[in-house]
Amino acid sequence: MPELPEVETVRKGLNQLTLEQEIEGGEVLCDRRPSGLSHSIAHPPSVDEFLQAMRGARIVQWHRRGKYLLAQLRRKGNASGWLGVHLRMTGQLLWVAPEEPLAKHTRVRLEFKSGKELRFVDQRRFGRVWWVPADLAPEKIMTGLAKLGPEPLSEDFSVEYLRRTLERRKRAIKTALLDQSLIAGLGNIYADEALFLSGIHPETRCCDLSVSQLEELKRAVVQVLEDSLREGGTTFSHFLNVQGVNGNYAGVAWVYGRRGQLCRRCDKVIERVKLGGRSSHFCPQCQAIKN
DNA sequence: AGACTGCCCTGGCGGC
DNA sequence: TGCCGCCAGGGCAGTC
Repeated sequence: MPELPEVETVRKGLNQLTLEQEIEGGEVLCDRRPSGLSHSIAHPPSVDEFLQAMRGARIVQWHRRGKYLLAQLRRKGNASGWLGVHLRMTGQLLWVAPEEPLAKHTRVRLEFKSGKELRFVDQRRFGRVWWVPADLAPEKIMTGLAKLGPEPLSEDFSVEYLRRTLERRKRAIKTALLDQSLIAGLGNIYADEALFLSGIHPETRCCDLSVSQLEELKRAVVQVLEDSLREGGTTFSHFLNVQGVNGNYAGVAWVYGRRGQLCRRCDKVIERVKLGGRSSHFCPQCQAIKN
C-alpha cells in the first residue's frame, strides 16, 4: 500500500529516468469482466483518446500531491496537459526494457523513443491513470486532488493546524489521520506507527487530545515519514520503486502488522481493532486510553 | 458539515 | 489435497 514515502520514492525515480523522452506509442490492456470490458484509465473515457494524447508527448517533470503522481507533459514545446497516476493498493510504475516479459497484471504500457517502456502494473485494479488536457486544471478531472488537506512535510502541517482542525471533532484520531482531506498522504501503516510513537490510543476522540499530545503526534507523523523516505519507502506489501526494487523500512515497524507479537518497547502483546473498516494495531500499555 | 457504510478487486491464508 | 470464505485497504458514492 504505497503511502507518501513510497509515492515520493517513485516520483524521484521517474524524474531520474523518464524526462524529455518522446512517447512514441502505448497500449492499454483490457480484460473481460462479468460487468464488461475493464481498464485502468479513469479519463478520458475513450482509450484511443488517451493513447492519442500520449503519442508525441514528453514528460517535463513529475510532481506529487498526497498519494497522487502528476507528470507535466509537453508536445513540440507546448504544454499538452498532465498524466496523473494513483497507485492505490497494489499499483506499480516500472521502467523496463520492451523485451521484459509482461507481468500478469500489466494495465498500461507507454513506449518511449529512447527504447524503454513505462509500465503500470496493478494486481487489484484499484489504481487509476488520467490524462488531463492542457486547458483544464488537474483537480477538475482528478477530483480527489481538490479535496486534499495539507502536505504533512510542509509548513502548513503545524500543531496549530491540528488543534484548529481536530478540537471539535468526535471521531477517533486514527480515522482522522487516514482522512486525506485533513492530511494528505498518510495511510494505514504510517498512521499506526505515528500513533505508537506519540503514545496515543487509536480510538482516542480527536477532541480529547491535549495540545501536548498534538505536539507529539505532529512530531511523530513527520518522523515516520522522513525515516521511511530516507530508506526509500517500506518493504511492506506490493511496493517497488520504478526499477523494481523494494524499500528498506519494514524492519523498524513498531506495531503495524504485529498483532499477537510482543511490543518492542514494553513486552505487552500488540492488539488490533477495526476502525472505519481499517485495522488498527497498537500496544495497550504504551498507548493507554486517555479519558 | 461531519461521520458513517459499502463497494471495488485479487491473491493468500485459515479452517475443515 | 481441495474448497470455501475471509481478509487486506484508498478513495468515492451514498446515506443519515
